[in-house]
Amino acid sequence: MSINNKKKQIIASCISIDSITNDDISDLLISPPSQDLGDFALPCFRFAKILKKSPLAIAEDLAQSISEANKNKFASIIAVNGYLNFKFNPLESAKQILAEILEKKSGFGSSTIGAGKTICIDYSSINIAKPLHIGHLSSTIIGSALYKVYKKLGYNAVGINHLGDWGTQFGKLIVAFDLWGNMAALKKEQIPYLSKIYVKFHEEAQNQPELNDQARAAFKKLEDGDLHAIELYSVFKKITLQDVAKIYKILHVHFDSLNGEAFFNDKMTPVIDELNNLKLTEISDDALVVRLSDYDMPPCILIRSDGATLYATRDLAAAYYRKEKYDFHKCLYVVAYQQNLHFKQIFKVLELAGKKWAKDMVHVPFGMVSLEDGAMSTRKGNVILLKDVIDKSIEKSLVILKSKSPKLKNKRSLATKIGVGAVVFFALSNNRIKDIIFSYDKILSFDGETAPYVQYTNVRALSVLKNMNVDLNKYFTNHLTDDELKGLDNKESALLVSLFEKFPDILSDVLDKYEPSILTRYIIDVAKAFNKFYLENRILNAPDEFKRSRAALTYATHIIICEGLKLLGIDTPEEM
RNA sequence: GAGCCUGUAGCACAGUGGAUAGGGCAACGGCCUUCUAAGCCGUAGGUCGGGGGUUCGAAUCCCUCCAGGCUCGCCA
Repeated sequence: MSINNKKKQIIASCISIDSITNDDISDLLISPPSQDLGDFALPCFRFAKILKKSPLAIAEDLAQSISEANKNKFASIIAVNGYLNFKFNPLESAKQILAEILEKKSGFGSSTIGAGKTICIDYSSINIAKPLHIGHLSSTIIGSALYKVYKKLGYNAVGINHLGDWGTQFGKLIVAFDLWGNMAALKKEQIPYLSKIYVKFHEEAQNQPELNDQARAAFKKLEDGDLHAIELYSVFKKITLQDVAKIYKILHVHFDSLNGEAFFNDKMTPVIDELNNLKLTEISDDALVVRLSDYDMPPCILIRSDGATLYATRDLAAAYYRKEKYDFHKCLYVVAYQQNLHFKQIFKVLELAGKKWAKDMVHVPFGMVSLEDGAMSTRKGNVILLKDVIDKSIEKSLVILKSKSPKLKNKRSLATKIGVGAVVFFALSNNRIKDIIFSYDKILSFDGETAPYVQYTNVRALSVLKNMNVDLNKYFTNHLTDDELKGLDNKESALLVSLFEKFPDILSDVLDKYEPSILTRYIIDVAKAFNKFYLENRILNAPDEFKRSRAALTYATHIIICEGLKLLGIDTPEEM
């Protein structure tokens, strides 16, 4: 149980009100608007009816009713305006949490709560032969952050990049490559080369409609196992994966499975047969559909009137396969909200097919990225490539680094950590459902609530620790004494300590809500609190007996910032 | 037309039943002979889209209207 929950239970055990359980009390506890008021508050308004007393009197009476032994567990218990405010001894809290963090280090916040449970997460899910653009960022980064937090809490996370690696576009690419392609150029230029011949195909097809027939024929050949077609297709796929791997690496994004549409191509028939046998399907306008009008949804189309399968068919097959292979506890789809209906439909079909695990399927939607002049469109050529954004961010970091810290070595490596961090942090800052209007000004902002701010805070902390000239592993082996802890007898330290205590709760909150931005914002709060502490309290030249406690607080800040950023896929430079 | 989502300061956002609605950017004014100023402090900026309701208490829940976005059987 987290420290916060333990503290709530301690409070609940001190309060007794007729017909109200300890758990109820614990659930009613809130955080006061200011830490000065206390750590937890019990609003007494709703007891007024049962107890037939005013909330003010109830709070006063409850405060009186607490036994001396129980009162000693707190620094103060004060009734104010109908609230009963509890404050724990801040130095005692500091002692415990610092001991835990310094012992566990990056393992602080880890748990085994997810042991034995597998979570499939479908994210990024790119199309072969197309470059990563800014619109791919959300799915990739949100999915990756959830993946890492699940692992931190002991789950067996399975990262799945459901590749868009099948379809008539490969017929077009094969025809285009046979007509105008050059293998050496393809291997050199990679995805941009594929984009180029793909665009050329569309241009030429305007005047030569027969190209489209050729493309269809080429795709048919691919499906039928034609060696030449398969060879080209394999090269296209390999080159795309090699190209995007560079970006995934720099973003610290990992996948355990790359099974995409091609993989599920031969796994749809049994699913369709099963749905047919269950009498869930019917023929409508020559298409095979599952009618969902009882659930106020349009039908889920499984087979088109021309005999081809669809996205939904493949997703159903993929769901069956994932349950069979991984026996998941949950299966997440980090996919834009445009597909809300699609997922509602396939989850409903699974439910109708009697799959109890249909309830474990979760669509994690996020907002769309558009440009200031409207939606992105590959055809119009107004796409922002992810690589370009990252490169620009790194370059900007390098310029700032050169001007602010000209003496540093390895500037390129440091700038990469800062620049990439800025982009990722930006993408994880807001609630995922919010739409984003892309702007270089905003994504390349390095002041205020940004990755560079947090990274800089960590660098400050690290610098202090370095200047201590001690072996940190040995320096903190003995527990802090009460006299040493007095170095933390100030508002700034108390705020940091209370934030540290929340870290485990923040991680479970991220998973409960599938919302990495909760962690992003938390890290900002920690950085802000440390900067205030750092400004108001000397560490290196503090009175001797205060040094070790303040250094411990600094070290703990460093540990939590590093671990928090790592879970978001962001590096922490040692200097900047 | 229907369904879902969003609407909080000039801008982009946090807060989703509790105390005086919070941070950031932009603006203005301060703080570097002391641990990294990518920092810190202060000032200014609000009909929480409008209206009605529920509640001791509503930005938060319900109803309704307005604005914007997404989706609505053979794309993914």
